[in-house]
Amino acid sequence: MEFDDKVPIYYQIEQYIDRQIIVGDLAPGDQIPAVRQLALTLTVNVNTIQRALAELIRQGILVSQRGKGNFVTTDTAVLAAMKKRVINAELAETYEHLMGLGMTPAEMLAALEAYIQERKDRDAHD
Amino acid sequence: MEFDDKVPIYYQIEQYIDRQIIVGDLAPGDQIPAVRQLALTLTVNVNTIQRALAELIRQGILVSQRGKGNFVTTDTAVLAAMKKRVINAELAETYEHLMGLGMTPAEMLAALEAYIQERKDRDAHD
DNA sequence: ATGAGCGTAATAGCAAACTAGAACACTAGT
DNA sequence: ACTAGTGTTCTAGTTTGCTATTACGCTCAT
Repeated sequence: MEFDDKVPIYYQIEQYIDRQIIVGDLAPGDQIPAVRQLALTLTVNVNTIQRALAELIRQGILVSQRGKGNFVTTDTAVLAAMKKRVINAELAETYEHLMGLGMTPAEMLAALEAYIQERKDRDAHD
Repeated sequence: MEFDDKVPIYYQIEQYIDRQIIVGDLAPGDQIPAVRQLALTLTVNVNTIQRALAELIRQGILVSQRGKGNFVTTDTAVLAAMKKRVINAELAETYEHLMGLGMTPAEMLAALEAYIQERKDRDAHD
């Protein structure tokens, strides 16, 4: 996996797992890969994996069972709240940033629409 | 200034100055505050300021004149390119993240619109 | 009971980001 | 000349993130 070296790897792994749950690659109750396997897959140290998981466990998103594995919680309320939080944080960050660039909300929508269109064009003739 | 401790301060300062230029708080040719003054204002060490400025100077966005000060370049082409780059990076990041959350472009626009509306409501009854 | 597979913890070492503080170099006004 | 205000550089030390390595604890199938 490619990491942004401007932000801690353990934090990016947290987000990576959050996303896998949101998208449905990991369902409630699913066992996630073993820490040593994750370390191999993501090419980072076990300690770094552990640090990321510790935070997800603290949040109740994952449940750890010593000797068995780590599992996605079956508490769908927790998962729904997480999803909402993640999406909202993303939109809030974009909003704040673009506002800091002097854009009005209408301009933000227009800019995003233009970006999507431009991207569609680019992807088309590739 | 409040910094996000997940990303290097020097990098956030770079973005901060980029934005001041984009918004117009700093115009082409303007002298920016002295490094020691910036250090006080942003409650950060002079070396950290220097590190941020070094990158902006390298990019040609700022011009340094020893003994006199640091100035915003008068090369408007450089500034225009910077503005475009910053805005595009912001939109690209949002797009990638939301795509990673399984959203389609149409859903992204809808989500942003909903967020803006929600935010308008919230700000209204505050 | 033994072993394979899992989570957990602890140590030691390295590099990056940041801080504090001092010193140096140039410019311009007096 | 001197001084105040600027940028520039360097050294030393702290903290944080990450790595490598080892060891320990629990579970389950055999």
